[in-house]
Amino acid sequence: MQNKGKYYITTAIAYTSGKPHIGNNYEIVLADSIARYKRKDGYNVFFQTGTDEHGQKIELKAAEAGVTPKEFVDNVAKIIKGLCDLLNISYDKFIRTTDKEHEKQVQKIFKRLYDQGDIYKSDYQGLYCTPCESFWTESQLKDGKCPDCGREVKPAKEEAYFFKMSKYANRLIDHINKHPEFIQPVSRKNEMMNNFLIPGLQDLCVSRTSFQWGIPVDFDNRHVVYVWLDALTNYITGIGYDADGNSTDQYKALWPADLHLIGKDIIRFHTIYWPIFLMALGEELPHQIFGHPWLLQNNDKMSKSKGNIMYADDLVTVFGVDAVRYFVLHEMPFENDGSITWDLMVERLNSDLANTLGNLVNRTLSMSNKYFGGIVENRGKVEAVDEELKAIAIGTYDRVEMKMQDLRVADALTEIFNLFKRCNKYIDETEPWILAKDEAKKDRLATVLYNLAESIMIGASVLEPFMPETAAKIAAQFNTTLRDFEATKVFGGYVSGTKVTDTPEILFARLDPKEVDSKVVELVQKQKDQETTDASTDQTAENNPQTEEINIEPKEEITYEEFAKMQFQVGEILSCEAVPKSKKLLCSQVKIGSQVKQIVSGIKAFYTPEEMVGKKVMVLVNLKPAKLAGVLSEGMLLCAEDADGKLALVTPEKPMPAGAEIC
RNA sequence: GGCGAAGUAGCUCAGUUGGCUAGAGCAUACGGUUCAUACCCGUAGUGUCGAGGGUUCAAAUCCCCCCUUCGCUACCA
Repeated sequence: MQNKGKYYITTAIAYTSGKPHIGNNYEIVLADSIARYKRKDGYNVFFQTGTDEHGQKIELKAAEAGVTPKEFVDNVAKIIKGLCDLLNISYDKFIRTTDKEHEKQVQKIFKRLYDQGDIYKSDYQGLYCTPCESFWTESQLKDGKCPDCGREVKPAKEEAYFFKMSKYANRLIDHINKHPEFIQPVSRKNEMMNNFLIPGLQDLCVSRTSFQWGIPVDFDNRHVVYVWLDALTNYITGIGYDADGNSTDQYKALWPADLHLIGKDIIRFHTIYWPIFLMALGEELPHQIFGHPWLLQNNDKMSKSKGNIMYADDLVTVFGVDAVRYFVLHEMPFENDGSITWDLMVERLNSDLANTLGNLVNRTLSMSNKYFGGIVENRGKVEAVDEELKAIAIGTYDRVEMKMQDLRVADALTEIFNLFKRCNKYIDETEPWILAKDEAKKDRLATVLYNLAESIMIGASVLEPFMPETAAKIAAQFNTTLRDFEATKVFGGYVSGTKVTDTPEILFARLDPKEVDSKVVELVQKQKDQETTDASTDQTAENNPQTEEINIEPKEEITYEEFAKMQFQVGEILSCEAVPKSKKLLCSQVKIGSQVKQIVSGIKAFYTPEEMVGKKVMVLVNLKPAKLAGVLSEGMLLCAEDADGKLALVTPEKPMPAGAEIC
């Protein structure tokens, strides 16, 4: 086989805060299919995946579980690796960010970037989301909560190191413009350019002092390296990068990566920060970053709180590994999110795997056994009808290759199944059971069955990267081996006279949706049981707001004069309506003494305009008017905010007239 | 609010530079067949191609405006 050169492919590394669900595992199945495909296509493939194991969230989870962070991540990493193996993932390297070599290199990289002036020390102020390890500005919050995970944020300020992003921005813009294939799909490229690069990049915070579970900055021990500089660099440290210039031969051979496969949620980090880190290190940029869509359940993101999580191991238990691989690959379009439910799986598997493929293999084998004692022989009795089948068979690889060049894996699978469908049609056209009744047509019958066996083996050989186990099973039943891609472009590779198995195995049994449903009920129950045991340690703070205290960051002390500048009065809401074209704003007419002020507030999520009317509320009256969403606001309604970002208006404890001063 | 994408058969979507009766898969109905996992093959559909204008001999396809949904982003006193 011709060697087409190296191909270095990576997935994002999985965060070890808990067991990943099928939506997370999707990516690695996709990557595995591409890796296996390229390998089979003659590339020298290196496929790296792994786990991202640092951060405050893990530190907290470990503390809750009463174990050390290392013990905690060891456990989760083992689960994740186990799922990879279960899904038949052919990774060449499974990197962990707690690997000594990785940690050492991250420290060196940090030091080097600091020494060359790309990293500098400053202060970080903002609202911090612990689980996401992200600072947010007030304006980035959604309903007062973390825009990523929807959980509470806390004010925080810390000394931190920053990376000078702006220094490299123009080079990156230039690179992106010159390499249209760099960010895929292209719609993502526009988002990055329009929202970040063109308006101007902000410097990125690259260290933390608020927790210890991270790689220490070796020249400033209070700091640990923040997630992105730690996690992203796995792509180079995993193959032997050395910041002092002593990188391994493997690194020199593999870098730059050919494909970083990631979820669409982390495109920004991979297409902006990561390339800039690499520029700063003087390394080449990866060829391509593909931000794949998500696999959703009923168009809903999977999450524990929604109770709709589907785990890969449960799916494999019910359907088998290749069925799961087939489903996630097939159901995931290129650009839009895919959808998975138990019912959809049953439908897809019955139709494509059991009916089209499994049944095809089964009927072909059983006819060979019935009519020729299992011997498949090409007796050369060709008819015109054979030509179309042959043309489709030997053209399958080329069509698949065209799709794979654009990473359209779902479409590639469809091409392969078109061949299997054509085989079924061919059986109908040639009617072997009728040929069998006429002794004079035995040679034709043998040829028909040979053509089928050959076409199936071509299909199975192209299918191998996507469904390795199934392809191998088919080959075994036809008593042959899978062939390389080049050999699928010629019709006739199957050795004439081969004896196929006389005990055909059902490749995919048809599934009864009802039986699957009852299995699912069992699995969900098991999940729930597990969660209740987890929950005893896990959910103390989040679920008991009434007993919770809230501490906010103390503000600077002010003088009485400063306080006295603020004018608070009781206001009565005369009328209230939603601000058109805004998601969160209500516009109220507020009576304060004899005047009426218009005040806009971000409380639509908690109050309807109707229930606002008539309320007596606390108003900051002398705030400089401002326009919100194009509507003038002449003050501020005061609210209390709980840890979840829920708001409650502050009202006088006894009846008070509109305009009464609050002092 | 800014930028972008999308609204086509019950569902998921194709429809290249405007051109013949608008397509595929799944689901549905009917017919055929029996080698096979009640499977496979064939046939049939239904669609004001989001609404309304315009350009053209001709528009799902180009232009204008509007509505809806989604993504990123900003604002949310």
